[in-house]
Amino acid sequence: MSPPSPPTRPNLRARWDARRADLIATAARLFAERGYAATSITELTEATGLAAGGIYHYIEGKEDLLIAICDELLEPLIDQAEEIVATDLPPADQLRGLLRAWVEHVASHQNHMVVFTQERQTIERERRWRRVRSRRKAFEKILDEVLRRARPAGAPGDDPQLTLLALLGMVNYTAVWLHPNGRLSPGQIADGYYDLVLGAA
Amino acid sequence: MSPPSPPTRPNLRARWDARRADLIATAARLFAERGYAATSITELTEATGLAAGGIYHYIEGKEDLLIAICDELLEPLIDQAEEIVATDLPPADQLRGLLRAWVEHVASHQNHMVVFTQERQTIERERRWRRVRSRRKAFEKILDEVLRRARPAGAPGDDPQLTLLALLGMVNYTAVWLHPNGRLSPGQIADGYYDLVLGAA
DNA sequence: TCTAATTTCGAGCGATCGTTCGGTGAGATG
DNA sequence: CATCTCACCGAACGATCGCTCGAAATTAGA
Repeated sequence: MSPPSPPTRPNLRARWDARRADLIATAARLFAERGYAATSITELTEATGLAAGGIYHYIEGKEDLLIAICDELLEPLIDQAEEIVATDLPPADQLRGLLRAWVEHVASHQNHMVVFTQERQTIERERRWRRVRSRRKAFEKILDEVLRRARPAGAPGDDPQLTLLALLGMVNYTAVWLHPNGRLSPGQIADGYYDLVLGAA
Repeated sequence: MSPPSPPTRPNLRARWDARRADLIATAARLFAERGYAATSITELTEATGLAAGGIYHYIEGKEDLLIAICDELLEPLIDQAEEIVATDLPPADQLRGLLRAWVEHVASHQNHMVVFTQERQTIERERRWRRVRSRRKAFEKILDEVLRRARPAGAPGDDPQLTLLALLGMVNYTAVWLHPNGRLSPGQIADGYYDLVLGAA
């Protein structure tokens, strides 16, 4: 499942890494447009200029692409989230910062995000996806804790768990409708969500 | 794309309709679990007990199943929504009623809903999906209008368009995490969403 | 019971899938 | 120049895909 035979010489290794990253980015775009299962290797050859054999110079199988897309999405997001919660900002400011970083990450990894939500059944079902699942869970845990600390404790009728799920739904869905040069910037969208979940209308 | 040769005699027609509905329900379950493109006709034969040829007695092609799932999801939902907005209830009550009906519909058509959101790229791309797209749009229009009427006009920093998108995101996502006998009933979930979008914390 | 309509079967079709592998040429190393 | 690594090609493989079709089984109505 891991990349086959990266070259040993260091400057060739750098070029190899870059080309693999290009391949993954192209795959993310095609998977987002057509779906993972509905995108054939042949379509990938057309979009990359590589022949079939050339693609398998960088991956061991089609599924590698999906795993790499998830990793590229989740790892930097979790890193950012951990940085934010490690500050000594007041919880509400942490939540605002986390939301902004998150929505901006969705905007800068829009294809990745569409694929990640679209292929949830693939990720959810099988053994070899355990790591991806646990990384997603890690992010949701951070979000959950920040959210609980930031919200006024015990407001009547208020349900932190439901609010978390609502927040996950609205931010994930953002990748579906967001236009790169739309009316609202990612930061403004994040602030809009912040207002919704903190009930400050 | 429409069903081939429904029988002419009326009581046979009823049985034919029922079996077709069973087939569609099974397809919805499998598609929700594995994805549309990743589910084979062979898997459908195993789940239904019908042989390959038998399945094609009720549909013209695999895509018929997906179309039927979308129709079964959207048509009764739009009907309910139109009924609610035709009442002379105050806008806020219309919104609450619409949210409850919607979330309850998501709960009673969970597989349909998962498939509908999961296969968005399929629905979005090609010509023959125009009707489904326009029906989704019709529902979103109703929701948009109710939402605008129900919310206090011109609240500062408030964005009805973003609120609509946030609402679509959270309700669609509900189908992903909802457990049939979970802590919250569909009605409670709907009321939670209502509180979020009306900013009454 | 006879007949015709209906329902189902399942082998098999052509197409396409993901993947493999022997070969080629470029470029660096000695 | 000889040698080796690396990047890539593209024909071909077995598997599986959605789907067809002639025949058999079942059923309804006369």
